Amino acid sequence: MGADMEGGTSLNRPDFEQADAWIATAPSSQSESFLNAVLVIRRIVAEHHDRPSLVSRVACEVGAEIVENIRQSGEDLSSVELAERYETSRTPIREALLLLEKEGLVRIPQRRRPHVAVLDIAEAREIYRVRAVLFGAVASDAARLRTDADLESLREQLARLSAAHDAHDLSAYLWANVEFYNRLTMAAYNNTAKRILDSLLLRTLRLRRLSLTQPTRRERSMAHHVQLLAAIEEQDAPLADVLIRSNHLHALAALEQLYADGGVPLPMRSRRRRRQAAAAA
Amino acid sequence: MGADMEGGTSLNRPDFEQADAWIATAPSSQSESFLNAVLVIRRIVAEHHDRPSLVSRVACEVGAEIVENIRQSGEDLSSVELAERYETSRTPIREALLLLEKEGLVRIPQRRRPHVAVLDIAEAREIYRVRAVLFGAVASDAARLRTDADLESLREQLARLSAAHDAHDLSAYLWANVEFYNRLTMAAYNNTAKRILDSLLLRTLRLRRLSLTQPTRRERSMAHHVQLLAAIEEQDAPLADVLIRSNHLHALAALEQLYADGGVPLPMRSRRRRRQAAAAA
DNA sequence: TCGCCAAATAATGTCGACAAATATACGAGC
DNA sequence: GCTCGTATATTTGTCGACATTATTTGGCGA
Repeated sequence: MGADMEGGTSLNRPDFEQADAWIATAPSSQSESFLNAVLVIRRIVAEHHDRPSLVSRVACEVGAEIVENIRQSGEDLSSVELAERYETSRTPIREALLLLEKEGLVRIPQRRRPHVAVLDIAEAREIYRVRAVLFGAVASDAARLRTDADLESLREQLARLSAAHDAHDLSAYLWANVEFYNRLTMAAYNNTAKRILDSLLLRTLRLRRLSLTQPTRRERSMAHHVQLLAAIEEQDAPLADVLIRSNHLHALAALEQLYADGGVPLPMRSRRRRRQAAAAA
Repeated sequence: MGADMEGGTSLNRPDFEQADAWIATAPSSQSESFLNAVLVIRRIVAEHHDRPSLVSRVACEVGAEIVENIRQSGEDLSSVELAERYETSRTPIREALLLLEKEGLVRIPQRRRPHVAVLDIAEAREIYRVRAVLFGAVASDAARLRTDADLESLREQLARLSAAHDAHDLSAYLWANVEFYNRLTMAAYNNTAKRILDSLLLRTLRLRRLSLTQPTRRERSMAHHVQLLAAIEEQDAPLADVLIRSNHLHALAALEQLYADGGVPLPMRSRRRRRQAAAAA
C-alpha cells in the first residue's frame, strides 16, 4: 500500500516521515513491514476468522497501523470515521475494535471514543516480566519436546535473522525475530501458552522497533538467539530457560533506558483529529 | 448428567438437581454459589464496564451459568434465544458473547452458532501448566513485595477458607479459594499477570468443583494454603514458588484422574435444544 | 483576558430489518 | 430400514436509524 492520496482529509495515515525515522536502512521496506504487521496480526487476532471477513480485515489493518506507529498512542479511533473509511457500517467496526481491545492494542471506555492503548513504562515492565517467566517455561519445554522438524524450522529462521542482521535491515530483523519466537513457541506444543505470549508480544511490538534501534541491543539479541538455539539443540532445558529470561530482562532494561531518555514518542493526549467534510466515493 | 427435562420452555436454568450433586453439604448455598460466580465473573470480564451496562449483565449471568455447569459444555448459545430471554436486541448479546469468548468460556465460530467452550483434558493440562509457572512467579513476587496490609488480607481469607473447610462446605471452600488467590495475585502488584491468571482461572472453574470433590484433594489444598501463607509471611520467595507450583501439579493430577475415570460429564455434542414457542411477557 | 456555564454538535449504545448462509426436516433411492 | 440429496426454516452478519450521553462551541461574568 503506497501513498494514501486524497491529500486533504486527515483519514489517511499521516506522517510517514516519522515512521521513516525508525527504519534505519531500507527505505523501500516500509510497506513490506506493514504487510508483515498485517500478517502477524491476522495470525494472532483473527486466528479463528479463517475466511477474510470484514471485521478481520479491519482489525488487521487498524492493528497493523497501531503496531507500525502510524496511529499514535492515545489517538482516537472513532467508529464512524473508521466506518466511513472502510465503507461499511459501524457494527463490524465495533467488533473489530473489540478484537483489538482483547489483544490490548485498543481501549474502549464506556460511552467514550475508543483510542489506541497507551503503553506506559509500568505496564511494559509488567508485560516483560510475565513474558520472561512464560517464555522461560516455553523454551524449557521446547528444549525437551522439539522434533527434528522443529529444529530445522528454527535453524532456517535463525539464518534469516542472521541475514537481516548482517544487512543492517532493522525492519527485516524485527519481523524475523517475531517469526523466530513464533516457531519457538510452536515447538513447545502448548497452545495456551502460545496464545498468551502472542498477545503479550503484540502489545510491545510498537516499542520493539525502538528498542532494537540501539546497535548494542541488536548485537546482544543476535548472540542470544544463537545461544538459545544451541541450548535447544542440546536439549538443555534449564539453560534455555535462563537464556531467554535473561534476554528479556536485558530487553526490558533497554526499554527503561529509552523511556528515561524520553526516546518514546508516546504522549498525545487523545485530542481527536478534526474531521474534514470528506467528499464522495 | 441429570434429567434434561425440557418441561416447558428450556430457557430457564434447567436441572438444579444436577448442580446439587456437586454441592456436597449445604443445599441452600446453591443460589449463593451462583451469586459468587456472577461477582467473580464481573470482576474479571467486566472490569472496565464499571457501570451496570446491558452487555455486562448478560455476560456475567451467562458466564456464571457456564461456570456453575448450568449450561453444559458444547451447548449452543443462540443469540436470538438469549435476546429473547434478556428482552433485548441481538447486538448487546453478541458483544456479551464476545467478552465471554475472550475469557475462553464461549466459542464463536464464523457463521455458526456460538456455544459453550468445551474443555478437553489436553487444554486443561496446558492451562494448568501455564498457571503453575505464572502463579509461581506471582507468589514469588508476592513474598517479596507484600505489604503488611496484604498479609493481613491473606490471613483473613485463609481463616475463611479454613472455616469453610471445617464446615465441609464445598461451595464456600471453592469461592474462598478463588478469593484467596485473588488477594495473593494482588499482593504481587503485577496487573498484567493478574489478568492472565484470572482469565485462566475462569476457564477451569467449571472443573474446580469436580476436582475438590475428592476429600484428600481438599485436605491437601488446605494444608497447601497454610504452608503458602507461611512462606509469604517469611518472605521466602523460592519456597512460595515451589509450593504453588507443586500444588497446581497435584491439582492437575487429580483432574487427569477424573477425566480418566469419566468423572467429567462433558460430552454433549452441540445439538441445540428445541425452542418451544414461548408465551408472553 | 481568562475561566466557568449552557446550547449545540457529534459520538456511542441499542434497536428492528434484511440478505446470505447454515442447520434442520422431509422425501426419494437403494 | 437407512443414507443421501433437496426444500424449508432458523440464524448469523450487516445495515441504517434513533435515543442517550459525551464533547465541543459559544457566551457570560469576573
